[in-house]
Amino acid sequence: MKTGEVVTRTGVDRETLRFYERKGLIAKPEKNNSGYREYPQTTIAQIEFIKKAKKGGFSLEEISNLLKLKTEGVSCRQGKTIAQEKLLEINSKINSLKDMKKILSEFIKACESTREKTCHLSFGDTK
Amino acid sequence: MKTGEVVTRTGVDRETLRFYERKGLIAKPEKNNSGYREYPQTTIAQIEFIKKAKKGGFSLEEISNLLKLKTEGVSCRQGKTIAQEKLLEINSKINSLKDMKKILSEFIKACESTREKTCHLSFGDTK
DNA sequence: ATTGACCTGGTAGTATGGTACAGGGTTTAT
DNA sequence: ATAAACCCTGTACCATACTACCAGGTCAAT
Repeated sequence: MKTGEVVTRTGVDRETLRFYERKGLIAKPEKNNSGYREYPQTTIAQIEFIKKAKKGGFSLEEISNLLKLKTEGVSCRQGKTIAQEKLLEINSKINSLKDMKKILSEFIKACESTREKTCHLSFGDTK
Repeated sequence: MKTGEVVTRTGVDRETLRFYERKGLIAKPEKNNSGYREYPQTTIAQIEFIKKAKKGGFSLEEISNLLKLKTEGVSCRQGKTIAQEKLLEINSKINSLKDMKKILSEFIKACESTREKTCHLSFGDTK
């Protein structure tokens, strides 16, 4: 797979791909005779993982540490610890997002039931 | 409430608070006779909202737009649209995080069941 | 009355995560 | 054989989100 195909299949910009490579998020791919990158199939899944993690608010450094569990392999004990810590963080992020959902849903409900022209967001700050 | 109290109650740095004020994320508070900021109680809830949204990966600009639903009030129709769009994004983020959970949980399981010393993260890239 | 903790505005610097060339080589279709 | 489309390296630039001073004013306790 050449760069162009990775770009169209993932939606990630060519320059960003190079940037991720420099940062070590994706392994340096083989180069063909003319110096063109030849990505393995696995790269796509890896980039999709990066996209998911970024969407959830993880930094590239955090993502890089997780990806090392894949590409480098780690002692089971150490890897488990890293993964378990990250699971806790993920759960905490999900909870934050659920709180936001609640606040926005209540705002929408208020919008629908009022006879006023304007609505106001509130988040329990009346307590 | 003076700056110091807001800092200890929210864990947000004094300089960051000033930064948020400049950016319009929190309203400019009243100043007392000596020029000290006097924050209203509502500020705490507002900052907690900012923290939640940041944790979920929203940018300060996105957060600012949501906070305007509170402080400025918006026409119901417009406000509802903004909130509904954000709800979709939140759900999408939650899904991404759930995908990550699955990948990490499987990694941990693999770690526990193998007899090898090292484990490898995988995310369906074998298909 | 002075020390230390707290507050002010202004401005400069930093880290992160890209994004945009310049200046060139390669491949493919006409 | 030449244009269009693709790829390369290197470097410079950019926005976002802080973070760190500086030079000073205020307040509370000893």
